[in-house]
Amino acid sequence: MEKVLKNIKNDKQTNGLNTEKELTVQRIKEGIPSSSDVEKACGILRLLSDPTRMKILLALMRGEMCVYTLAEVSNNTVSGVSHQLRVLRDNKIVKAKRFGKNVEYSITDFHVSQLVESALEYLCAQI
Amino acid sequence: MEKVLKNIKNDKQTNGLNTEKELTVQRIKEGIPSSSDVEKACGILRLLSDPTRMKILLALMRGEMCVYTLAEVSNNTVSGVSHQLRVLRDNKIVKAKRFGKNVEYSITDFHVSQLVESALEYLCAQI
DNA sequence: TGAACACTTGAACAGTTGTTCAAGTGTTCA
DNA sequence: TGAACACTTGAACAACTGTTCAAGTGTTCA
Repeated sequence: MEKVLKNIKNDKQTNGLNTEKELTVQRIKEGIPSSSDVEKACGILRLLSDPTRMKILLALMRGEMCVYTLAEVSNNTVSGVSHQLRVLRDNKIVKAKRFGKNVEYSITDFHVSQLVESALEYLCAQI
Repeated sequence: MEKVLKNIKNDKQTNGLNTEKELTVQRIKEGIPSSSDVEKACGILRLLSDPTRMKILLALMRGEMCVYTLAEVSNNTVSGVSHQLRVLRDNKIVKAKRFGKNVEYSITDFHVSQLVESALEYLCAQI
């Protein structure tokens, strides 16, 4: 990320179309991730930005559990939780495993757990 | 966060209403942050989950800049960027300072920068 | 087999969001 | 003063999101 910023050219471009301002914009653009990377990152953040999903993940960070328990813990209906679990499952953040009548959910993506921790640390810093 | 989980009572409750299952739910509930804290954390994540806002922040992490530049860098209209800057300003994530005709924006909340970094680290780990 | 349990799914709905456009404010400078 | 620049704002819009309800599937066990 920093690397790109180091390659700033100090000599002016000969191309008449490039003003000083346009060059600055060009440099900053090169320093930030591509649109598609930004969109991917934002997609993950959006997944975590729903309180129901966040509570599900916080619960699952304490061990695998079934839908009924997740519904109780997150103060939601079983149906509502099931819908959100599908979103998390589709995005490979949690996985499901059937044990008889029950379906036990668990976290598959531990980077996401880290991100959740970061978000909560942020919150604590805010008092 | 872990502390609460350590206080698990192994003896059964005398209160007839509390089943084993209800106690488990109770324990997990105590281990996760309150609803209002979860909502605050989610609020911050939601702010970061929009690509326009994310690009604005990524640009501002490289130094303060004006609305025109932010619009160019994030491939957006000046109006669109201005709307999103207001959201970020209202949430005290960025601040504005007028210099003559221009308004220079800068980051005020560096915890958010950290969170942005975490999100991008996550992305890199995903390849 | 069928009743009970533990989910999942689809449709419908209300609420929220980001974007666009047009009109507005504030500042500079000739 | 007024033209030009650099934003800001409000209204309108389509698109998306989370929740609810009702109906469905899969599993166990009497």
